[in-house]
Amino acid sequence: MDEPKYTISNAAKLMGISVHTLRMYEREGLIIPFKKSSNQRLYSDRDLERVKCIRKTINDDKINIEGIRRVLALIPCWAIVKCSAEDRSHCEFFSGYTKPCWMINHKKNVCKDRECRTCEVYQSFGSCSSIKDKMKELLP
Amino acid sequence: MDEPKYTISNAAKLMGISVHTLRMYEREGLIIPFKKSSNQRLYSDRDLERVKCIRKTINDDKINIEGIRRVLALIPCWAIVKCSAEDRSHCEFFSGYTKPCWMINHKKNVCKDRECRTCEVYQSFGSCSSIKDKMKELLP
DNA sequence: GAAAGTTGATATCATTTAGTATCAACTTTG
DNA sequence: CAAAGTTGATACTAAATGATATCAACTTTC
Repeated sequence: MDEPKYTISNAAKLMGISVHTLRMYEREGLIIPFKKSSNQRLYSDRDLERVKCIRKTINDDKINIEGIRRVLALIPCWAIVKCSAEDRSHCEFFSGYTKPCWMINHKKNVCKDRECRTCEVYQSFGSCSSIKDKMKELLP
Repeated sequence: MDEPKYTISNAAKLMGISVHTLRMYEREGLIIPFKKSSNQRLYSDRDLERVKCIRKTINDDKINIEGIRRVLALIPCWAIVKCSAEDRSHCEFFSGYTKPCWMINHKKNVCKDRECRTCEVYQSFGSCSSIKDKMKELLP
């Protein structure tokens, strides 16, 4: 499931989209593929699941990319990774609301040792209702 | 601030937009103006503040209307109005994720006596970072 | 009671946006 | 080492989206 096994052209073929589209989703911060040391992208089955979710949100639900990014920026990562008050006060994400946390430089907090690609926060958007489900889980 | 005092044409003039645009925002579920018994709309200063926020989100942040609605659908109303497990299990909003709670029929729960227009949930979107601020308030 | 304004609807328009095609330089693969 | 594939960039296109204009029926206002 998490094994990075598809090259970008294979992934694109499997999803029925162009290679460029996959790179665009990445540039827009919607997906983080695995990268080999040579910078070549590789996609796992979970990645493809995520792409499917992105496509559904764009094509069926008619939400544009900026909109998706804004939704992702609402994921309460601070409550998920349980970062300290100290961390929060230095975190650009905690105060901002336009970009998801993984698009932001976070070297000096609890996230510095985490890989965003495998982080629970990033993966909250694996399937399409999952962000709200995550919130239900976190809130009383 | 909350007094409904502007007719739709006055409100439109104050915001520099057309009357139709205000009605569109309403149809799309982004705003709930006061309505006289004759069905005529009236806008308060707080309403205009909200319209300003909507316009900024559409024109500057480039998020489309569906996107805004999806963001609004993430407001964790259940934690704000503290509705019961019973209420939640019957609430179409609690399980859905495409429409804000005030676009949904809620006659048989704690919201039946509330007016959405003045509800804290609806007003979480008064200014533009306020939804995330609300979440910080609710989460540990 | 007449003029001005409002409502909801439809048709239309200008702009934006997601996505494709094409390109040269670089990397992988067999 | 040569063919196939990848990377990042730019130019372009078809479709969708926010917004305006126009309409007849109805209300408000003076």
